[in-house]
Amino acid sequence: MNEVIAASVKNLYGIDVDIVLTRPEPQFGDFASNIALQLAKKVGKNPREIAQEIANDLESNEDFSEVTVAGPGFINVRLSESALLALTKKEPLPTRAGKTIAIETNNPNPFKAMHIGHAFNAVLGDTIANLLAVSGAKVYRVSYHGDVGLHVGKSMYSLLRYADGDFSKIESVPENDRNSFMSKMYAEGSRAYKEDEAAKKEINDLAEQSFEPKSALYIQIYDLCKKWSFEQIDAIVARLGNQPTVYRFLESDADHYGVEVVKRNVPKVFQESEGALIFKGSEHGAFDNAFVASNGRGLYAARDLGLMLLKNEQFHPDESYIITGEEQGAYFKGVIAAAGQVWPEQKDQTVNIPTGLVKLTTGKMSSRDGDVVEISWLFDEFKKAIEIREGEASDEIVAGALRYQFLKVKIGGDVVFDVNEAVSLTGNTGSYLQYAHARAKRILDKISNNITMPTEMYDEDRALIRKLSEYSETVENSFRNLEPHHICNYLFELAQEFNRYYEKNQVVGDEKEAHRAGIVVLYADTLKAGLAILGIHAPEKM
RNA sequence: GCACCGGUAGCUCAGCUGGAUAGAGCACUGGUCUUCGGAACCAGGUGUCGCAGGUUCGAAUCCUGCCCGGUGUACCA
Repeated sequence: MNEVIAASVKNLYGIDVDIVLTRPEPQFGDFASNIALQLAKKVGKNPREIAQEIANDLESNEDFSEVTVAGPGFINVRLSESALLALTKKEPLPTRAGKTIAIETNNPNPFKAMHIGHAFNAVLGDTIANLLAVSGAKVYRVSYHGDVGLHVGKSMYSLLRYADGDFSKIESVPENDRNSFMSKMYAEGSRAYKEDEAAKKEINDLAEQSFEPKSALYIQIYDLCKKWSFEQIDAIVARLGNQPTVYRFLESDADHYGVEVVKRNVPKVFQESEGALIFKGSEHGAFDNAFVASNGRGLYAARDLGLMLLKNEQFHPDESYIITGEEQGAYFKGVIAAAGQVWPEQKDQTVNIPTGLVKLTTGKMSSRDGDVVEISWLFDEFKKAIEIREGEASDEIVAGALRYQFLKVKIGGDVVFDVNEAVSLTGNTGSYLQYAHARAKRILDKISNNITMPTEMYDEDRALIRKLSEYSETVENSFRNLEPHHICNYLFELAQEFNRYYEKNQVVGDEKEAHRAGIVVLYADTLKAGLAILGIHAPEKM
């Protein structure tokens, strides 16, 4: 359609233009263009006059049932029935076809509890991976975990004290308590590090041992707790509705590759400063950062370089995405700039997507003090709310509500998480959409085979059909900038539109039953497809 | 100090590749319905779009300055 209008402009005025169409209020039409307003100066005519000339030229096109000029010079186009119906079946254009992309869809550290912030990150990562896949890319979901360093030292400090030389004390922690147990161990170690000089010294040594353990007991506890952590992480991430990852990267593996890369690029990229090897990020819009410590130990930044190397060996991606909290934004800017210097041929291959924070309306969240909102608690809250309504609170339903809450705000912004609101199940929530889908399916259950997919439409169908026709462009818009929230907004509007339709137009038993059932099928399929991109299950009943 | 992100209705947020009276949800008030599943639908808004300039036929949207909040600012991750 854009081309049709562009051709018309070319034909009338001999000017090449890019036509951007907008969706006006339904009263004006299905699409609108302001091209006449933009051309007014160039052509030297009144914009309304130009609009009228273009409108006259477009009138003959059979895809348009009506072309009008309104306001200061908008061209409003109403589509013909067949053109509008055709749009409802249009697939999004796969703009990333042929690309290979690696993306981290979760990266909680072992030895710490997984909390709501990790869930947020994992859900965003998984959904962005979905968007990338829908846009045609070959997507590899990976995870990356910090299994070495200071936080390990802090946990090991408390764990070794808890064990008191007896490994079986650790081993006997019941499965259900492990997440909070680890959380507590970390918090205790963290507090000791802050308050007690002797403990601090010991923790530094224990952190060092995460690279090279000195005792058999250390290895036993470290290995077991790491294993527990990954079991927990995998279980929770699956429960959240994430698709499984294909590879787990570890900092302990990335470390020596990274250190090697850094050392090899001194002094070209990295410089020695006070014994450490640093990258002058300040010359690249970031900050100067140490990659290798003065004791020769690799730091987080070196490991991220090593990770890039490992990802390349493993997947040869054209692009590589890392989703993190915004507090790491400047840090990644530096690492990515350094990588661009080290591997100029892969410059800008890695992209960091910074997210906001999850804030709770009630109480604070701090992983340092062990005062965290654990994900299982959140699941329980949702479960209770659903059961009050006598609904079946399966993990899929709960995860749907939770994911939607995270995804409906624009990425990068903070999510203010009001448990009561999230759990309310009314209004713009995942539950509303899931319920809307279940309702539609129940209508179809009552109709045996009397369904014809719509080839025509009546006045009462138009609003819903028009909304359905916006699906494809909404998805394209969403994956262009990797912003899932557009799909949330759209699906909510779609479901509202359907609920209105449903209130006014009886399907089962009506003389238009077959036709209307076809529209219900179209709607249910669209809703399901949109929810699938968000990683939300569309239930048959609930 | 410098850098990045944010400031839109009582609350939580869309809208920001400039366009037609600035939109949703929540909350609040009233209504619909002998439920194709009421987790529904309908009606009800006097908003300094943080402030001040600028660009433009036109600015919530672009530019500049300022104010407020958050985050970051090398040997933690």
